[in-house]
Formats: sequence, structure tokens, C-alpha cells
Amino acid sequence: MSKYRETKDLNLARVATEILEFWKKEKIFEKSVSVREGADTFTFYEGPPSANGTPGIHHVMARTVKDIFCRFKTLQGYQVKRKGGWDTHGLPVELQVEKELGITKDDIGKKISIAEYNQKCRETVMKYKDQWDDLTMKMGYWVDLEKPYITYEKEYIESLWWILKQLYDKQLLYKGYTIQPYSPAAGTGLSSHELNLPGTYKDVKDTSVVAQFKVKRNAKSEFLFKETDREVFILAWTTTPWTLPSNTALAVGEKITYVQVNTFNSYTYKPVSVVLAKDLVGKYFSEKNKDLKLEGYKPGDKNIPYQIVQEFAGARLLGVRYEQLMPYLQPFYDADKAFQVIAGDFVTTEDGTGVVHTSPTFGADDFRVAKQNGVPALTVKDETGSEVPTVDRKGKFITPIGEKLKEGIAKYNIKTHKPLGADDFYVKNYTNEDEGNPDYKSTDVVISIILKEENKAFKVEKYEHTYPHCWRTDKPVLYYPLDSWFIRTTALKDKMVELNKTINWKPESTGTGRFGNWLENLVDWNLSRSRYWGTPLPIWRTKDGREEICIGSIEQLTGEVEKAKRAGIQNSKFEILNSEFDLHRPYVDEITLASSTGEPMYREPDLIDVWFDSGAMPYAQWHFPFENKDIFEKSYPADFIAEGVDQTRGWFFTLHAIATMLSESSEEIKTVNKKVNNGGVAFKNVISNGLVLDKNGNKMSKSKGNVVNPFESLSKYGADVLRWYMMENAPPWDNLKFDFAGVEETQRRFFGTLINTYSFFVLYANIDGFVKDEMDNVPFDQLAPLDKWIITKEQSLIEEVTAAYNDYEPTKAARGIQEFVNDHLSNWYVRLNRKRFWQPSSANASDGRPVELSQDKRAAYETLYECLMVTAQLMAPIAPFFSEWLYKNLTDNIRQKAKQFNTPLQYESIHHTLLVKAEPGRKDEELEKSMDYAQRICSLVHSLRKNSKVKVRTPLQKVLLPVLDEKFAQRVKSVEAIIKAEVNVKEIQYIDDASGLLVKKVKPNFARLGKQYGPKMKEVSAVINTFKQADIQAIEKQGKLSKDGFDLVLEDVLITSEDIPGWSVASENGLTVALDITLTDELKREGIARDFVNRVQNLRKDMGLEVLDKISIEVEKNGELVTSALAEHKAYIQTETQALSMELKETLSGSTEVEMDEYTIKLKITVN
RNA sequence: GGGCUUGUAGCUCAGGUGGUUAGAGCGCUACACUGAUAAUGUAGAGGUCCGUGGUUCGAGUCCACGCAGGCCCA
Repeated sequence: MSKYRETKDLNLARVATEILEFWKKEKIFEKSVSVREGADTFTFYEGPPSANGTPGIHHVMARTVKDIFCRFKTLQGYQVKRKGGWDTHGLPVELQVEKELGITKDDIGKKISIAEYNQKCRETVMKYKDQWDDLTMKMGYWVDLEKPYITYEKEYIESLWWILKQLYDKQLLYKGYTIQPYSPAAGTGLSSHELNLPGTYKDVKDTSVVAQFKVKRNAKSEFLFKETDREVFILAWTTTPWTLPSNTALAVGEKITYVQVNTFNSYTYKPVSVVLAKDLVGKYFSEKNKDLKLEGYKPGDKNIPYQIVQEFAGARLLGVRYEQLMPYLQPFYDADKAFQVIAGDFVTTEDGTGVVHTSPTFGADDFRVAKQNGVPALTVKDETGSEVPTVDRKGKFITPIGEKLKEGIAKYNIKTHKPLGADDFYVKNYTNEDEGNPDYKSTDVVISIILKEENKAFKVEKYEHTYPHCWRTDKPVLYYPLDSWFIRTTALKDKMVELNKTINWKPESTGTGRFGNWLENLVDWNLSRSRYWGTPLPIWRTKDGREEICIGSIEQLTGEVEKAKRAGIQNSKFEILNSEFDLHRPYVDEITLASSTGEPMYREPDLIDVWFDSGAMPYAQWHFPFENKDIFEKSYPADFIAEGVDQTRGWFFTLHAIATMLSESSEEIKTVNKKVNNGGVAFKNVISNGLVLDKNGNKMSKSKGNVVNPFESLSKYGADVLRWYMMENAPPWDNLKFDFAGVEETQRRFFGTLINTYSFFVLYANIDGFVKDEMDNVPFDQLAPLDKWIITKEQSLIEEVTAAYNDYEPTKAARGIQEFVNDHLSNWYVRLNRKRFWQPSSANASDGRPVELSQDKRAAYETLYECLMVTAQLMAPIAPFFSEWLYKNLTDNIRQKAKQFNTPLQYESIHHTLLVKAEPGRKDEELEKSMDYAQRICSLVHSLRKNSKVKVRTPLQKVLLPVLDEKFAQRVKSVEAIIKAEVNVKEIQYIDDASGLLVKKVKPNFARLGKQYGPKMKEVSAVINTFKQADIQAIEKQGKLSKDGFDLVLEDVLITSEDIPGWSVASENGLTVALDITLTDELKREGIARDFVNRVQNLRKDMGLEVLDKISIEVEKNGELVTSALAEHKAYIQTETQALSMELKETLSGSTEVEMDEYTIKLKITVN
């Protein structure tokens, strides 16, 4: 008979290595999928990592979360396919290649061809794939890496193109513009990454203007004319005066308080009435001029008087119209909406005037609020009819504006550094003019002077601020409208919001808050990226933009190419069907298509946002709809996804957006949704996990040197401990402060205890030759009370843990298991049951003959076995290696039989088994409550013993227990034996009313009384506190009592027991215990005997004796008490110490001395 | 600046719907146990529940305003 494996020198990291080999050899992961063939599917989507960086400890966290639920669902009987994937496109890859090659983006097409560059990207992107695969394996993350999806593959891109075409056909894909950082000097847009390069932001001195916008008088603005007969102006501040000719709105904060001030213009001396934020009055008006009289002002006076005439909230200004500040050009659409006050959420009173000048073509915020309010941008049409801004791509005002500025220079006789023509007005110094020239006038200055002359400038001054500069040319960057392709996500905003409500978010707040708010404030998705390594936009256009085509498949493209060949536009030798053909740039750009009129169409040069790549993975991973339609149907949508919270606006959003849009625009998807009963979501349950910080709560970073290496951690502690620690410590959506001290605690406290419990089982099971028999177990109702009790706890645990996993609460599951193992199984069940395991039949085992176990002993083994087994199964999702090890150790010896009889333990791996279900019939809740009393009573008695300094080995006569109700007494009586044994007390005496010893006290039941009496609470509780014993007895007997005008019932009060006079008493939570600490000689003698046994056992151990070795004891007499104690308990001592004889002698030579509390005893032990 | 989130013992965390002694583990101290033994049990010390105001008979819990940390976005 093979024995259970013992646990000497157990090392969890080695367990993982051993199990890993087993998994690999027996293809356990593959089988965990195939063994569920035909079962219901549970779909998990893997958010693709990018393998061009190394994995960190936070990936262990994120992937543990993913792994847990896939394993759990497998245990529940589902088939869980999980296809791995790699995110391969995007800026990080490009940057890494540039770093490796020592080039910049400018060199692409010069030092290196696009083809070579992209080839390099393709090679680099999988640079750290080995490390990733290694981590995946070592941490026990089960995901299919044999056939992963890879976003750069042709099939993947084709699916993307198909999706884009679905959107395009429903007018959800359009060309527009956004305001982006742009370098006129370099002629190129800048990415946010380029803007973050060091040295980009410089301190510069610019001319800033507070402009006066003249309010038009009408019903809306009438309130501004009540307190003044002057012209009324709204003041707005700008550090970019060149944007003033394209102003079309003023933004105010609705909640900001504004004031109207009567005063004079400091340049023209004209009387004016101006509006600005109250908080900023001090910035423009000096406190010392407060008392000056307006009437006393003479033109040219240095001190300008002012008078605040009224104040009001910004909301009142909304809709007020003003005269165009520089009426050089008119908006050519929605002109009636231009030049009004609108609300801007970005407006502050930090600087300026609390009013923001809005120029929709030159500011991202401006663009956004203008759009929200229907305010037009100031643009013109160029010769091709396209809408263009008032500044060209070289950073120069267009001619019509230049003309006006030139007129202004002449009209106001402005002296400039050189004669300025209509085409000389660059908005920044892009032509390297000598700024040292005393007559140098920047365009900003020219504008400022004109405004001053025209009573349109309230204040002009130099202002120093930081401003971004182009890293290539060192010239200032402009915020400028650039062409972009957009997905009209706003069109389906309501649908996305509605669908989001059907998704189960963990934590909920991320879904309703962070994600929900983001959806509410959705703007169209800017899809364009001006880069090289990514999915090309499949849109071809004629030069004039009159005709365009969106390609949705390679087949369609091939057809179009053939057409173009016939039209003589595309090289006739060009072959797209060639399987080698790469859809990436530059190859795709070599394709020219023919329009209906035979004109060439060129591909729009943009690539698409890499987030579209990953958001499209539900479809593209299966090359849908070109292949695998059946698989797709079974795996759409995902039941579960999990990523970091930083993906809220990344992957979570793109998955959701694409799914929502396809659910409305694609017939194929509509059909699938209908079939699988999906409203249109891409995922049903999602966990967004938090960050992994260092133990002090700081972000891990290389510069701080606090980065935790996942591989070192795995090899030191093993995956199970790390995974357990991460789940148990805090819910995954909270940030985790990663501390090795915590990891070690988990290892010691949880795994250590569990291993000890297992080795306790093994130690005796092997001695007794116990082997689990699945077909023959002691039935529940014949178990010992402690067995029943732990089985009851175990049943509750199964329910609790299953519910927690079902609810995507791994932390609750882990904590539940841990509490069960530590508190119930190890510290109570095993501890109290030790004697059952080591007593009688072990004596027979030494001769090797099979032993017939008593039913009680068999029940004990079976119970402990079952608890270990269930624990292994419940913990398997979180600790896949150790649970496997435990499972195999417990079951390998009965596998053959299990297979033969098709029983639950037939599987070679725990990860193939089916999760146990709770059996209501195997619960004894009455016993559970009783045991709870037992534990609490024992704890109180221990506390009393401690206070009285009477150790547990010394028996005491009795415990007194006040009994407040009969039920309580019954429960305690049912576990009386356990209590007496545990605390070494002879009897429990129940004190009821009849005893005359019980003194009760009463206190108000606030929770109940509060509802009834509310404000009278204090009166009632005062009355209750005056209750005498007679009152308490009365209310107990009659169930009600009227006193001082209050009619009280029994439930209105909580009756507890008062301390028992003359006794050592402890109480906690309504439970009171008294301990009789009187030591009679009889008790003392028994205590001495037990102490003596203890000392002999110690000596046995010191001598290196085995448990079953027999001895003889000789003791030297030492006083009356000791001698009689030993004599009286001779039989007990001999049994306990395996002594064949014990002799008391007057004197003893060659003896050992042992210290007992008050005595020193000489004894001698000889081995028989 | 906006959205979300966290703040409870030295540390890591629990604390449905408000109810009168705020809990656990670790760590610390002490004791006990000694046939699970490089294990185990018990007890003790340790708290302005981030602050201020409010609602209420009663607030760790509800509301408002702050402060500090975190994430995302401007």
C-alpha cells in the first residue's frame, strides 16, 4: 500500500516546478479544455500585451485575476477557451526601433526606407516574447499561446478593414479636423509624446492683451445697461493676440461671480463699463483708486477711478451677444451663432479676467465648447473649396487678413522694422526677423496697437509664460486644425450608455463613474495617426476629394486593383493576391485605384489608432467574418475580461465602442447578437484592477529603484504564495502595496498552517494505513460532534466561496478559505481531535499488519481528508500549483479505482475535477451555534485562568455559567465535554434564577427602541436604567412591563448577567463566565500528576525515544503531596508515558532532576 | 482644473440598511502548551475611525466643505 507523501523540507517554489513539469508532460492545460468538450462555454478575452517591454510584477497581479475565473469556471464544468494575443503596433514600438537604430522620425525615408523601418518594427515587437512566455508559465497563467492572435498579421488587419467598412457604409467614419500641436517651421503635426520631450516647454515673453468686446444691447443684455449709460464691454485676456481675428465666442464659468465696473480706458481715456470676474478686480484696478470720483477724471490722469455697479453669476451672461472684435472676415456658416457668450468648464479665475476668448480653429478647448454650443469657427474656403483657417500652414495670416493689418499700420502710422505687405504677417517669428531691432513689431504687437487705437484694448502688457516649442526647429508650436479621420462615436453615445448599464463592473464605481462619465462626455473618436508602423486606413481618395472608396476586404481590394490596371492607373504587373503581400506601408501605398471617372485615387496616408487594433480583437482574433464564423458565435461576447483600471478609456472603451457600433451597423453582427441573445456588448463582466505600488505606496519606477522583479519573486516564494498574497491582501481593484513581509506572512500563516494540517493527517494516516474509499464513508449522522461541526463549517465554506467567485470577488473567496483553514480546521478541529488520531489502534501498526480502524477513527480520517480535499479544490483557482500537489498526494493512490468506478476523483488533475456542491443535509447549524459558544466560553476561561495565574494543566473544579434562557443552556450542554476537556475543568454549573446567585442587569435595546421612540430615547433609556431585579423578572415573565408611562415589551431590553459576587468573572458580548479557582488537595494532586507526565514526556523526547518505546520509571519520594499524587494517579501516568512500571523510592541514585512549579523531583527512566 | 477613488491600531485590512465597549491578522510584551514541535494556544498594551461643520435622541456609517494620497483626463 503506497503511503501518503510526507512533507519534509517542503518548498513551495519547488512544488511549482514539479507541478509545472507534470502539467507539461501530461498536457494538463490542453486537457482542461478538451475534457469539457460539448459543455457550455465561458468566454474570456485576453487583452493583448505588447512584448516589446519586459513584464513586471503588476502583470502577475493582472494575470492572476484573469486566471482565477477561467480556472473557476472550468471547475464549474464550463469549457473555457482562452486565446492569447499580442499587441504589436504603435508608437512604443516605433520609439524603441528609433532608439536602437539611433535615428529620429525625420530620418525615415532618408537614412532608412519605410520598408526597412517597418521590417525592423516587426522584428523588435516580439523582442521580449521569451520573457513573457516564461512568466506566463511560471506564474501558472493558463492561456493558449500556441495559436495567439497577432495584430500585425494580414488576416487580423483584414478583419479591421472589414469593421471600418461597416462603419464607413453607415456614415460613421468621416474626415474632419482636430486642433493639434503643429509646427509651421517643420510643417508637421506633433504627437503628445514629442511634446513631452525634454526642453520642449520654454519660458517666453509674449504680448498679452485684455481685449474689450462690445456688448450688443438687447433683451438678454439689458441688465448690463441698467446701472450705466456707458458703452459696455466684456473683458477677455489672451496671450496669443494673433488668434483675436478668428474669435467667435467668449467663454465664462457659470458659477463664477462677475462684476460690472464703470471706469475709463487707459489708452483712449474714454468712459467704459467693463465686465470681469469679481476675484480678478484687484488685478486691474488699484485699491487706492477706489474712492476717486468718476466725475473728477480728466483724460491722461494716471489714477483711474472705478466703481463696481453690480455683480452676478456667469450664468446670466450666457447668450449675450457682442460686436465682432476685428471684423475682417465673417464665418461662412452658422454666422448667426457667432459672437456670443457661452459656458466653458475650463474657465478659472486664476489669471486673466475670468472670461476666455474663444477661437475654435486655434485651441482644443475652444474647438470643443464651440462645437457643443453650435458656434462656428472662423474659416474661409480655399481655391479647391476646402475649409481652411485664417492662418496658413506656414504660420502666416491669409492675405485678406494681412490686407487689413497693413491698412491698420498705415492708418495708425505704426513704425515697423521693415515694410510689411499683406503676405508678411507670420503669427510668430518664423522668418528669423531680428528681434533686437528697436522698431521690430511682431504681428501680436501690431494687433495690440490697432486694438489700442480703436478703444478695443483694455490692457496690453508683456507676459512671461511657458510655451511649447518644436523639438526639431526650436520654433513655437501652434495649435492648429489638422485633417483627421473620425469615428462618429457621438452618434451612438446613448446606446453605449444604455448598454454599459448591462455590464457588471468590478468595482461598480468604475463602470458608473469613471467609464459612465466618460461615455456621457463622449467626443468623436479621432482615429488618425500620422505614423508608419500600424494598420493602414483602407480609404482611397481622388486628389480633389470628390470621390473616395473604403475597402473592406482583400478580395475587394484585388478587384479594385484589377479595375485600376484596366484603367491604366496601376502597374499591370502588380499582384495583390500574392500571399507575401504585406498590407502595411509602404506597400499598401503603392496601390493606386481608379475613380468612376478614371481619375487616380490615392490612399489616405494615415494609420489608425492602435486602440482600434485591440478593441477589434473579438472579431479579428478569429479573422471574422472571413473565417471561423462558428467559433466566433460561440465566443461572443466575452463573459469576462480583466485589465488595469488605466484601460478604462483604452481597451475597455474601444471594445465597447466597436461592439456597440457594429451592433447597429453590421448585419452579420446583428445576426450573431440575436442568436446569442446579446444586446450589443463586447463583455458582460469586467474587473478593472488597481496598481501595484511599492510597500510605501509609491509607484514602482526604475529611477526610484523600487521595482520588484517578478521572476525573482516567483523563484523565491513560488507562484501560489504570490498569487494568494495579492488576492487575499486587498480586493484587486484597490491599489496593492506590495510588501515582501506580507508575502512571507501569507506563506507562513496560511500555507504553513495548511501544510502542517496535511502533514498531521499524513503522519497518522500512514501509521494506520488509512486509505480514502470514495464508495464507503461514515454517514454524516454517525459522525462525532466535532466532525459534524467541521463538516458544517466546510459546507458553509463551499457556499461562501462559490458565491464569491461567482460574484467576481476573489478576495472574499481567499479570506474565507484562509479563515476556514486557520481558525476552524487547524486551530480547533485538529487541535481538539489529536487524541482520536493517536490513540488505540496505532499500537498494532508497528508489526505491519493491516489494522481494522474503529468507525470513530475512520470518521476522523475521512473528515480531515474531506476538509483537505475541499480546501484544495476551492483554492485551486488562486493557488493552482499547491492545490494540484495536495490533490495528487491525496488521490494518486486511488486513481485507478476512481477511474474504474467513474467517481469524482478519477481526474489526474484537480483542474479537471468538478467543483463540489454544498449539501444542505450535511449541515448541523444547531451544533455550529453550540460550538461557537464553546469557543467563546473557552476563550473566557483561558482569560480567567491567565488572570488568576492558574495554568491549564492544573485542573479546576467548576465553571459557573449564568443562564439567561433555556436554549442557551441546552446548547452549552451539548458541547460540555469539549469545554471541560479544553479548559481542564471538572464540571460546569448552570446558574439560573432558582440558584439565587444570578444577578441580572438590563440595558435598552437602542436599535429597536429608536424606531419607536426617536427623540424620546433619552427618557426611555433613563427609565430602563432604573429597573430593579423585580422589574427584570416581571418583564421576563409577562413579556411586557409598563413603567413611568412607557409600555415596554421584552424585546425592548437586553438582559445580561451581572458579575457574580465573590467569583472571578469575565464577560464579553453578553456571555458571562465565572471560574472557581479554589484549589483542593485533590485537584492539586491531579495537577501534579499531569505536570509529572509532562516532564517525563520531555525526558523521553530528550532521550530520543520513539512514540511506542516502553520505559520504566523510578522516582524519589518528595513530600506528602507529591508522593500521594503520584501514587494516586499511577495508572494514568503509566498509560500516558508508555511506562511498564513506576516505583516510588526513598532515595535514588543516578537520577535526573526536573523542576516542577513548587517542587524539584528526582527520577530515573530506563528503556525496556 | 475636472471625473473617479482611498483615508479605521506601528503595518495590512474587516466594519449590510445609523444604535451606545470599533474588530482581525502581523509586529511588540507576557504567559501557557509540548505525541502537528523550525508547529500551536491565550492574554495584554496599542485608536482624536483624516479634519471642520451639519442632520439626528444617537454618526466610523448619512450630508456639505476642506486636507492628504492614487488613477485617468484636461
